[in-house]
Amino acid sequence: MAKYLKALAHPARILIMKHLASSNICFCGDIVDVLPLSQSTVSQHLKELKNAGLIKGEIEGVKVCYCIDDIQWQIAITTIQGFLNNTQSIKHY
Amino acid sequence: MAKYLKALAHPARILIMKHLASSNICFCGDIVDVLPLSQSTVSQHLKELKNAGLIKGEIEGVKVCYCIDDIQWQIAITTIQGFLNNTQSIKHY
DNA sequence: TAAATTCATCGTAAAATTACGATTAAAGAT
DNA sequence: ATCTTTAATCGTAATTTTACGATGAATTTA
Repeated sequence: MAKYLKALAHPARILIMKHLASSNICFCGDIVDVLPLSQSTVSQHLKELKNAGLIKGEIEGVKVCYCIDDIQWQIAITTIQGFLNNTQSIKHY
Repeated sequence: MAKYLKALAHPARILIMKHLASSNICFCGDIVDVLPLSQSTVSQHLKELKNAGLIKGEIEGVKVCYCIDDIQWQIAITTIQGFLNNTQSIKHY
């Protein structure tokens, strides 16, 4: 729970997740181009998302293709939504 | 967005939100009793949640009664859920 | 084989986070 | 008026986070 939220609690990492969700092409370099951060910093953020289990990277020649780990991400979404639903005053049945 | 997630990205603060959501009595001291942290540390976490706008505290005599800021919390929930829905591969219509 | 490309890792610095005890301020009780 | 209770704030230490440039490893290209 906190692990997932922590992984998402940074603007750069939110943008990475959005970018991976919206684009099929997901090479590391593409993400670097999108973010106003250095290559090494982006690589660090990708590593944190990977450590949280939210994304996975696959080596493809000289490049690395990143994508959302759909199964894990679905678990994270369910976990977070469960928390949100349990704490909101307006109950949706 | 990141502001909300950051505020929630700590086990203690998640517990505080859960506790505030489930109990009507919400004095600061009660929260201190529930968490395995010192009074000053809990006070700091409460401050962060308040800075993020998620909770509000009202002085009641010598005690302070905390509760979730329902309007702000609903906005946060909607924002987070919007993000989650937009990034999940399984779309729910 | 040599050069270039891509990206992870290393080393490091600055800033933020987390935690605690001590102190302080405000209100209530004696 | 003094003491007690409650909770915020202060000061501080340890850790973590964030960011960068430099370096290194792996693969592709020339």
